[in-house]
Amino acid sequence: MSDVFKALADETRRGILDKLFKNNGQSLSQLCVGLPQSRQAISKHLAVLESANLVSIHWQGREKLHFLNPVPLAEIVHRWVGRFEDARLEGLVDLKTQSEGKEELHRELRR
Amino acid sequence: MSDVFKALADETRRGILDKLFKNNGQSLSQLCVGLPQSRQAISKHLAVLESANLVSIHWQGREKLHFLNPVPLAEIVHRWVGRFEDARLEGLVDLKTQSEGKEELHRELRR
DNA sequence: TTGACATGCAACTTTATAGTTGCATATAAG
DNA sequence: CTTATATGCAACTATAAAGTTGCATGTCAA
Repeated sequence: MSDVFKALADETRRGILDKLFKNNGQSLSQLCVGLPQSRQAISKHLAVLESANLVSIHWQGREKLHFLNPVPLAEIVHRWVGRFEDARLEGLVDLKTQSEGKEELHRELRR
Repeated sequence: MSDVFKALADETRRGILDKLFKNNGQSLSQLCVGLPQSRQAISKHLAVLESANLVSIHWQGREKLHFLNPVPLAEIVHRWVGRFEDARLEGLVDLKTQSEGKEELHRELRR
């Protein structure tokens, strides 16, 4: 769980996931194309994604192929988004605070 | 977006959100109760949550009250989980890879 | 108005993360 | 068999993040 958020916290790793969304099952070298970092850096990022279980691998000869895994994301949704939904339904969450009018709303909440 | 993932990547910050789920609108000192870190550390974490727009604040006299904000989470879901759902529907995602039998499945995928 | 409480600001240390470079190993292809 | 390709491992540097300590400021309450 914690690993998933940490994995998604990095822009390069999100970019790698983007690449796999467009074209699943790419090798390490393929994923390196167009990225400014070294192969080793990308390899480390893939290891992070792997240990967060967001990506699974399969060796095909000398090539390491990478595949997306949707399960951890679904778990996050259940744990976090579900809770926010619950909070919203229970009126715990301060919905209007996004726009202006914070003062007014909170004054209201304190009554 | 990136800020939201980074904000959620830290266990202490997720703990703070937990506290607010249970009891919304707590002050800094209230949120510090039971946590091992110093007040200043918690204050920094709250600043991170704030700049990720996951928490909004309201000053009441000398107290700074903190409120949950569900919007950024919803955005993440639309951007990321929705994409995983799409990928799954398009058959791009390797669903069975969680359990054993990776070899077999991937061999199949390559056909 | 004085003392306690709630918070902020700034400098600093510690630890984690991202990235690099160099070398080693294994597989594929000529 | 030799060369090019694909990757791994290990050591190292640089930067960012987490956490601490000390002091300053503003607010409430006796």
